[in-house]
Amino acid sequence: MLEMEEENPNIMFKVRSYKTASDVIRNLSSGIDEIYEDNGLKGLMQIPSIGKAIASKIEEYLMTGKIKYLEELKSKISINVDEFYDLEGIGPKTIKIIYDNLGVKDLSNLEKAASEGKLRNIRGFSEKKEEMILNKIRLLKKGRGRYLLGEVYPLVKQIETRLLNFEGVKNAVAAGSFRRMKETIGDIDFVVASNESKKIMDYFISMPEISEILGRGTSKSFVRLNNGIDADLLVIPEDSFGSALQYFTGSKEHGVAMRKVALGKGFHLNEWGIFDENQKKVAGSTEEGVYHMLDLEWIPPEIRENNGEIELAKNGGKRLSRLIQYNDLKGDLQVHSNSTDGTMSIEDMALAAKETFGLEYIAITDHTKSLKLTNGLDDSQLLDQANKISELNDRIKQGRFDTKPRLSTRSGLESQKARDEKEKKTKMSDNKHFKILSAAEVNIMNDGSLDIPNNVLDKLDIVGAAIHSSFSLPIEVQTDRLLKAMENPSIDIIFHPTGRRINKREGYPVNIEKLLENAKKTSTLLEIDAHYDRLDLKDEYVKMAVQKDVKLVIDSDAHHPIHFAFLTFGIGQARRGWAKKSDILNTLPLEELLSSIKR
DNA sequence: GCCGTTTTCGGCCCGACTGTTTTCAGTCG
Repeated sequence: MLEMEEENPNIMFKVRSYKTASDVIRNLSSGIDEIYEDNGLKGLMQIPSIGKAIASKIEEYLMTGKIKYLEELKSKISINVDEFYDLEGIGPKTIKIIYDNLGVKDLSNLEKAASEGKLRNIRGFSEKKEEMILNKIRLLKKGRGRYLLGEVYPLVKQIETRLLNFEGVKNAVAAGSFRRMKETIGDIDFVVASNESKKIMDYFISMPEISEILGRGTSKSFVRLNNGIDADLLVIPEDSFGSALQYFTGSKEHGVAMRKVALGKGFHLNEWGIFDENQKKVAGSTEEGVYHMLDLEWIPPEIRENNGEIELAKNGGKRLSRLIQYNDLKGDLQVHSNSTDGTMSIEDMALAAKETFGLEYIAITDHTKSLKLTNGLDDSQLLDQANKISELNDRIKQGRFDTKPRLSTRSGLESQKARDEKEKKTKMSDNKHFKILSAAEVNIMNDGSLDIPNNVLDKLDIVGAAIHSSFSLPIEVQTDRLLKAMENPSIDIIFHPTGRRINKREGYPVNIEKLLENAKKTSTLLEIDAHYDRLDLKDEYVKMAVQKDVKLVIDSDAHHPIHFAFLTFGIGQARRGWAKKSDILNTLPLEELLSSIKR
């Protein structure tokens, strides 16, 4: 609204201040209301980027639920600003001009005016622009939201590989939120190093996956893929590849902060490199070089959110390099078989885990009896399964593990570990070290009790518990349910602790602080479920857990052999939450893991 | 509206692409 209202050329800076302040508030580790309760207006003003004016507006909002300044702006503007916010390519100035000329206040009237051909008569507009606006409205209505990381992963890897193999390409990386392993992806950004820009651009926009060319220049092109996702391509000379990768990986906030750091050191940072006062290029060919030139440790993409990572990188303690690595997992503690809702036998799952993903152990965690939909196991079925697993383990020890069904995986879904393992496959010919753990995914009832008695659970190697029903209970009840399950000495892990499904459902309400406290107190592990539509715990909660030294595990929740590939997403999530190898217990060899769990 | 080892005024991250107002404003990432 400010951008629409003011002629003042400095208004952009005011707008920026509000945006920065809102980002800062969103990223606070404690609530803005708590800060105000504890330290009042002074406390608010101590938050960076919040000064006197914004602090008192926050105070006003906390006390009255309203901000007078905002209400005044709203009454003055009378344009339904929120409706236009997601309309791509049309900003506040354009909306204001249309309003001034035609009195258009909302989206439906804009659509009407455009289809009636009224926009083209406005000075600075044209038939072409009118068409563009109609197009954007149509797209907005279609609701192109964000895509799940796991949904786009194979396709992105496929395009990345294709670019890498194209003649004249020195390097190609899918950057953006994809490289940062965000749980959802808005669009895909490819960065290519090459001196033959035009040739690469021509190739890119002619790829079969592309449905529409949205824009094209000498170094950047924008397209829409067949499945509706937008993709950008940046082609850049080899000696600028590092700075371009840094720039295109984001986040935007991280990039802005980095350019400020550069200015503070008398440099100038853009996607072409770092430049000194004489416009001489001093870094840019590698990403490491860019960070090092600013006296920073290289920052892993997953934590580039301007959320404290730059400060940490400054102090030179090699702390960032201690994040869990993509080949650190030794086992998977949530795996399903066709005894319940899985699709393959225990043997098949074990083989895939071992041969394709290089794991040393898995836990078979089929559902239990109260989960009727999945045909959950009862007490005796669980014990039978444990016996069967024990026999399987004996066969493995004797080297009689059946290695016949070699499973092929989609290339994009293979983990780094899998690639490493394949290279030394010959060494893996003895199967004697793999172990299958008897386990269960026990159902937590409404009162926090379990549907399997402890004397049965204690015969299993490891037990996880999870909530699968009554999501609408109030937060206190839901939290107590989990706390009680954690206090049960037979429960080692809480699976997918908040029950969310990204873009599908919110999950049940949980007091996460209490949950973490109790996990610490009872030595119960919390899971990062790596299935790409769960990624539960989410990054923010992982960070809280790490701060409180609550131990975590990363599980695939595999229902099919190919699902072990999901572990990559879980590790990405853990890294986004600043988790170190030592925070994730299934990075331990089996014996150490078993001696670390609570039973 | 925020901020300060160039400090209480005068700056504020930066470049590419688009359309069209042929030199730049608007928008985006």
